[in-house]
Amino acid sequence: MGQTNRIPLARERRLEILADLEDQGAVRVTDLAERFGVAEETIRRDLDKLCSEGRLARTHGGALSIRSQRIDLPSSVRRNEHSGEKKRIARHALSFIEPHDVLALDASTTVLELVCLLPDMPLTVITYGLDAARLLIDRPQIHVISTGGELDSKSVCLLGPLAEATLRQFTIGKSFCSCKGVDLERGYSEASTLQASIKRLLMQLADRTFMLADHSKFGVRSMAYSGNVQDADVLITDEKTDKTLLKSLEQAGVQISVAPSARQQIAG
Amino acid sequence: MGQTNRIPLARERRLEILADLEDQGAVRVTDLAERFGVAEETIRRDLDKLCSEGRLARTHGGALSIRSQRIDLPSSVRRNEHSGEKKRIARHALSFIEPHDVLALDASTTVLELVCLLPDMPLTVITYGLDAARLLIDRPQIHVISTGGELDSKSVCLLGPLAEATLRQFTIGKSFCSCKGVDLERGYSEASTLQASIKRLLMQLADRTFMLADHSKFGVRSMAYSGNVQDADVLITDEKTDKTLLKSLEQAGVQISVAPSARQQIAG
DNA sequence: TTGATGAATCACATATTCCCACATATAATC
DNA sequence: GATTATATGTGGGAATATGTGATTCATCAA
Repeated sequence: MGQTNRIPLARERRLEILADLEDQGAVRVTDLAERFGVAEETIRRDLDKLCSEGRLARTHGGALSIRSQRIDLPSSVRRNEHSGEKKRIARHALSFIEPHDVLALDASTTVLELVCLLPDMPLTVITYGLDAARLLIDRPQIHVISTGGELDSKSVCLLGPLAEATLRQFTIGKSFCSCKGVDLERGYSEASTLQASIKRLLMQLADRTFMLADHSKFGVRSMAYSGNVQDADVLITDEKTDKTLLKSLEQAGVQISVAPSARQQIAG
Repeated sequence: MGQTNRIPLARERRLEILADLEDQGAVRVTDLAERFGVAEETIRRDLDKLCSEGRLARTHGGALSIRSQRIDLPSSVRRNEHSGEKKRIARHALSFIEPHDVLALDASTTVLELVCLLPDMPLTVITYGLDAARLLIDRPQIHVISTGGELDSKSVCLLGPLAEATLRQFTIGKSFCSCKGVDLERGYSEASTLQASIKRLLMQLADRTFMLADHSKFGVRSMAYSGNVQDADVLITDEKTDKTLLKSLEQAGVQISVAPSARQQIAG
């Protein structure tokens, strides 16, 4: 009846490899050859084919998931404007995170870049973004808590009173968030009142709030305001942001931290 | 099972092929040719025809089900491929859902199959499974609410007091869930106490509970019990489940609903 | 730097599977 | 019964997939 060990089709094997890659982040030629009972050369040909299709990144001895590019997250991260700056800002923000921190993260694409970079270390992460939670599954040392809430399909996150009530239940050490716009006088703004509301809460509840805003956010006023510029303790931005603007913000009491440019980052 | 002595017609054979594909995710030309006692070329023509109808994906040496191709589905759904029963049970369960229902869904793979099949219609869905929520994003008519909770990386869901507290806040019309095991005397069981606890709650809170359990679940006793067999109002299972067992369950007061077999379903 | 080790590459052999044209068989229609 | 239309079987060359072994390359540690 049930033929248990059916020899998989070539295509099936490749799909399995991709699935493995998604689960584990990396695969080795030797392991795969043994697992499927085929020659290593066959696996190499599989990997090369998948690589040429852009579905994985080839390495010596195996392959890596293109997770770093986040291709499996449809809308949110992939077509991400200014992703270079966001990534650099995220990397810079990493340096403010220490073991055993209790973090609250928003659902912005910038913070999602930060999540991708988070190493597996003892942390508690509270978030209302579905993708952030999903991404942290493979980091066993990170204790992840998701708020409840009503699913916002546009930004793939959980909003509303339920989400805010959940957040209030926690003592939050550091919160990392981004925004739609920063204006010296009017403060931070968001695309909807619900978004603004939860972001305001995030800033209120955390001991320290880190606002991640690339240069394109400055001078922008979006629909709903979530707080004054002073409501964030540290504002992390990139080198393209106008220096005089940053001076004014510093005078307003915001600590400014500028992520190094691509060149500096590589050099350092 | 009912093997007629008549040589199957082409149409009938193709339905069988599709049924196989549903069950196993992949078929190979050689196996099918042998099974039906026809030339391989005949099977190839079958597959080509079904492929041109978009009902399967042709590969070298055989064919893959359409679904196993879709990389955008969460791995939990794709990896679940080898269980056609779950899919059929899910399809059957669909018939119990009506517009404007308020549903609570668990995070099992069987229910995830149901989520994949859910049409875009006016519904409220409350769930503690991340993948269920993520999948429903592209159904604008469905109002999705996620519970909060601590991320359980094994089953990709949110558990704990936070999750249960969220559930209690809602009036739930129908709940759909699955289980690790069903035993006539001991009832439904789960792999962990946390899982059992939230499932118990799901059954308590809903006006009607639908338990989705394929034949492999019967007679199984997993670690933690979540309720008596009577705690579910309707038990949906497949044709392979022992009929006398089902009779006993009916006598215990559980309404039984059997999903049609693959051939019946595809033919219809 | 220099081996040592494992991996990648390449060329070649082999085995499957596919494709196509053609022949045959079966069913449906008039 | 004759005539289509549909299904199926057959055979050989083409395409694909896989395995093998020799050689080159990459990486890392001493």
